[in-house]
Amino acid sequence: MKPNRNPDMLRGTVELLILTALSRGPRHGFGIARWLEATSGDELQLEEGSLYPALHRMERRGWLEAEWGISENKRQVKLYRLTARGRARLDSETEGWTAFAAAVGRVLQAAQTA
Amino acid sequence: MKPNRNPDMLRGTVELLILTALSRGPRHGFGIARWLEATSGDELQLEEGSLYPALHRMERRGWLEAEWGISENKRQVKLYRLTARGRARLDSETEGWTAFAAAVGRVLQAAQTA
DNA sequence: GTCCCATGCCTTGACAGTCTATGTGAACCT
DNA sequence: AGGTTCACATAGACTGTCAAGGCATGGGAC
Repeated sequence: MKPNRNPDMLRGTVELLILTALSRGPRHGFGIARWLEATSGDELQLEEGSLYPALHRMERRGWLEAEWGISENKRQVKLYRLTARGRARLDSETEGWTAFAAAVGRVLQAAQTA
Repeated sequence: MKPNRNPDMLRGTVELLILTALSRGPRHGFGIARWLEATSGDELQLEEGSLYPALHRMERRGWLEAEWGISENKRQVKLYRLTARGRARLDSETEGWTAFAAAVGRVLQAAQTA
């Protein structure tokens, strides 16, 4: 498991990533982390000390709802699902990220050509 | 001046942005901020309370060198220039950003198609 | 049967960096 | 003379990441 190159970059993206992970159906905390690692090619690593607090505050804000269940491994898991507000938030966060990434791209580009 | 949509996203990118701003020659603090706003289309806003501490720690780390001078407006300015280590750091930060942005892109993409 | 590991949840304390707000001073315009 | 912009700087509040630890259970090795 390669460590995050720049931990600070996650700051500001964690919630977008979690919302995205839940956009296709409920998952539990560990599952979210696993899925992110897998689909990002081990580039994005969500530590538990960031993951669980994030899930809790997102639930507090009404973006997520939680419910206890049983996993395929017969273990107790807390399943999170997006609320309507969470889905709206996902949209705006996605847009925010896109704009931000584009802006950084413009800056990098400008320095090369100018 | 539109405010930053997500201040936390800057975290982890500030140093890359500053290094980039200096890659084509020396600039002073205010000039860096202005240039970033301009080339990003007002998307990236570096507050002074973030800018100056960042410049100082980057100087401490040997990425930048500073020197007092006079601006076109005849005002005292502190001109920053990249050191060799700073230029190397710019390369690795650029690569780090590219990898990170690509990873986030993969995650967003995966959620849409899957 | 017992040991260990992977799964799965959670919390704590240290730490770092951004923001808002405030302060200073000089040049320029009216 | 007074206000505005440029330009540097710092302090305190706040927030969120990380490393490290704790707890519990299921399954496989032996």
